Amino acid sequence: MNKFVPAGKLPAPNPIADDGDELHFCSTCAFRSVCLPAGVDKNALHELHMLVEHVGPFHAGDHIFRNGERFGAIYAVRAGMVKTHLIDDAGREQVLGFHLPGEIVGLNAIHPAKYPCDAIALDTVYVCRFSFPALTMLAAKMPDVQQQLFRLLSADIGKATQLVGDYSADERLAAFLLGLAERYAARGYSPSAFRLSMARADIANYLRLAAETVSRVLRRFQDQRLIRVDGRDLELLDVPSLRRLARSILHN
Amino acid sequence: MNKFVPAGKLPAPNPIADDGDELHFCSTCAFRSVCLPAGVDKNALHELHMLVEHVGPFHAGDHIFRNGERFGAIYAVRAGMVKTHLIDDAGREQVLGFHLPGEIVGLNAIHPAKYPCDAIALDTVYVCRFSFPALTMLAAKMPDVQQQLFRLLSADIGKATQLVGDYSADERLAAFLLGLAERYAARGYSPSAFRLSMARADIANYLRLAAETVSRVLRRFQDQRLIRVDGRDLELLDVPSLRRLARSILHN
DNA sequence: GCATCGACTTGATCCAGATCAGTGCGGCGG
DNA sequence: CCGCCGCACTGATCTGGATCAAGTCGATGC
Repeated sequence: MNKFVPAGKLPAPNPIADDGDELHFCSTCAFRSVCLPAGVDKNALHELHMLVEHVGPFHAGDHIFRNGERFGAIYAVRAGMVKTHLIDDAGREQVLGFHLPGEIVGLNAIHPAKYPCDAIALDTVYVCRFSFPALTMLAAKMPDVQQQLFRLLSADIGKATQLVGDYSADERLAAFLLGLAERYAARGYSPSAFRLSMARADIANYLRLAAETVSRVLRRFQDQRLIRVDGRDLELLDVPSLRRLARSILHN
Repeated sequence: MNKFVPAGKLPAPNPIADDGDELHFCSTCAFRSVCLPAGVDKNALHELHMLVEHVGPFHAGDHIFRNGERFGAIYAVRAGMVKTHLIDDAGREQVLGFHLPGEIVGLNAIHPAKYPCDAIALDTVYVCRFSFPALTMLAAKMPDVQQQLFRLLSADIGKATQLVGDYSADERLAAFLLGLAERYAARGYSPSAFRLSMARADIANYLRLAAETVSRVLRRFQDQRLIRVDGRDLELLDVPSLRRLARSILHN
């Protein structure tokens, strides 16, 4: 079988958004809709840019923030993939999510006022740091920013709810792959071929399966011509069938 | 064994908060901290009261809102218990949560701009309806209101995350009971004896267990003198042991 | 009082996925 | 080039909780 080249290796969108031009900075970011549309108050936009702090690079295994640290800022991933997880007293890991470029990390820290999990780089990661006190002050002045924050928070509730049901391993994997595809698509990457930057064990943990089960199901999906896997590179071959499998999780 | 009387049947706090006196309206509500503290701008407080609409009574089985309806308001439970759930294409139910007096329902609807689930009264329910557009306008003027909304949203992310792990039936039940106890305590009810207004099947569904498993575990907990159950009335007898069981879910 | 019905309990069996036990393999240092 | 190490894969067995199948109990209506 000949090798295929996942989108990540193609001349895809620049992994680090261009921030030389302020008005186009982070064109794939979760805040783009409050920044980019014409008509946004230029002054306020300037203020949003002022409170952003670029941080990075982080390397695989580095912490962006740690469980228990005082909450002060939310982070937008600019490049790379971030995993959030927590370790319980017994030392067992619990993966909460994977965050792609343009997505926001740390929203679950507002209430407890400290980060309730660790955020860890899975590869080389750059982030934007938004001081939360500054952001709320801006939100009070800019209805669009406030609205966007409410939406982001609300969306995270929905996302956290997604995997709560008791679904089969097939349903979970299918939904996971389609979810990634959709999120890559939303950020301008190829939705049909991408790289799984995380280890099988992380996927398994996130989906509440054993790593062995993830291996077996991916293998079977490949045998059924639903996907092609080569190590951490993945290609979706039969999205309709996957969607049928994931229906009960995704559509609702 | 002699009968015990759960708190719900004692002369507990008035099930419907006194709203004759505007300044003490809903003393157990999630918004109390923005309403009651001295020093809050009286005018703004007045505005908050103006945008609240009291709705009810709903009776067991009534819908407060339905999956797919356009999002327009969030609801604070004033009395009774509300269940949120959704029904997938295959007709399978998925219980998302139970909401006690003082808690907020509907925050997960902001992002999709339509309610992503049904909210159903489990017994006689009264709610406060907060028009969300009005609330956001108020939030832009009142930092405390904005802050409280962010906190409520963030807290919901954390709550949704809680049961995501793969925990044993014992851990889940113990965490569920302690969680209820804590929430009742926070609202001024007895934390050690209360009524489970929902059916066993609802508890089971919420915890991703079979109803039979819930029955068996409750039975075993009773045999182990951790709790006492009599139909839907519940008494916690050995909180430390329950806490030990639930440790991996709750502490984190 | 009795029939009915829904919610709950209890016991017996089954199964999806966990766990255990290796094997394969690619990257890296020496 | 070889040996090591960590990740991924695969096969064999085990098990927690689901499912199936009866009851039991209590409320409601007639």
